[in-house]
Amino acid sequence: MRRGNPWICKRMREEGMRMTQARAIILNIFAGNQGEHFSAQEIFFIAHRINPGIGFATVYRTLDLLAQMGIIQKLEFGDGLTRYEMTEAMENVPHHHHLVCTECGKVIDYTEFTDEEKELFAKVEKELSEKYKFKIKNHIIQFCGICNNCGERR
Amino acid sequence: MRRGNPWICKRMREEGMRMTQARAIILNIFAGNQGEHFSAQEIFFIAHRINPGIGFATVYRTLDLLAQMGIIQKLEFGDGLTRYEMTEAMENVPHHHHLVCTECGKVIDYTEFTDEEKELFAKVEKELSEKYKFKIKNHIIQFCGICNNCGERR
DNA sequence: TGCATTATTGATAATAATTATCATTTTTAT
DNA sequence: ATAAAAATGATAATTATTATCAATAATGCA
Repeated sequence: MRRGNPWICKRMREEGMRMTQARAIILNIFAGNQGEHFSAQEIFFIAHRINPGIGFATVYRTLDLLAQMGIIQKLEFGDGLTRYEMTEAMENVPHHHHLVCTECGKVIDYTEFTDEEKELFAKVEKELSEKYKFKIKNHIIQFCGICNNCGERR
Repeated sequence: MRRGNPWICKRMREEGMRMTQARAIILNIFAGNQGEHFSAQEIFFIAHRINPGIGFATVYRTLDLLAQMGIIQKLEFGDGLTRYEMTEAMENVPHHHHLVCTECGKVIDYTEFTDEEKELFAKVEKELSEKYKFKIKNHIIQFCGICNNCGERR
């Protein structure tokens, strides 16, 4: 049976890995909810509704795997949960960053100003990778502060 | 007894908090090692050498407190440990960002190109805080990739 | 299509970082 | 010096993540 994005299937095949039901389901969750950042728990519950056989360990393993492959990206907003979202390397994922409220944990995605950012970061990435012999795969940009709601509650 | 940075003492006093021995020791560790990012464990061991009475819970509590006050900043590099470093709001802390190896966890600080970054980010922060009514306190910028060592080992 | 090989899975136990509890100790203002 | 309240340390509790291992499912090939 062939499932999910053929490009990803191919890449897995090439490295001796298999495109399994669990992996396809988890990939679909990300593909169908671009711009959302899921914790392992959230992925588990959604996946579990689709196929109740899926276990927690598989979710963690799959998230690790997809992150290693550069398909999803690890994010940490400071609330103790690791979250994941599709990388910009994937189709249809717009360049965006995050605004994180350090009080309530709320996360806002923003896409403004990113053309300028994009240019600057492309330049910085190039120079840094040369200077430090570092192969840069992605970047994380977060603005931390207090959101509207939390700010008013004082 | 008066201890540590007078400005910080004052701020604590104003909010009904006290400048204690433990807090002064932990503050000194950060002040004396700018640009380093410490995990709670590391802070515990260093503080413990200075005053073996200090307990783990106090370290966690103090780190939380200093982060709330904007004196230190929480960082997560994806290895499961939360780390902290002095914020740029503090004296003598240069503007810098991080290069994180997703393979071995190595972190390189860099300070290049940050003048341009600084300008752009000042602008972005201003616009974002207006648009989203968000009071921005700091930002986190990380480039993730594979370091020299890990890249060669294949 | 059926079969053998082997990656993957699910259930569960183990690990490890962080948080909560509470009696005791320190700090501070008076 | 003392009373009031904040902070501490020891430890238990919580919780996210990782490791283990027998059972299962995916793949390549006949």
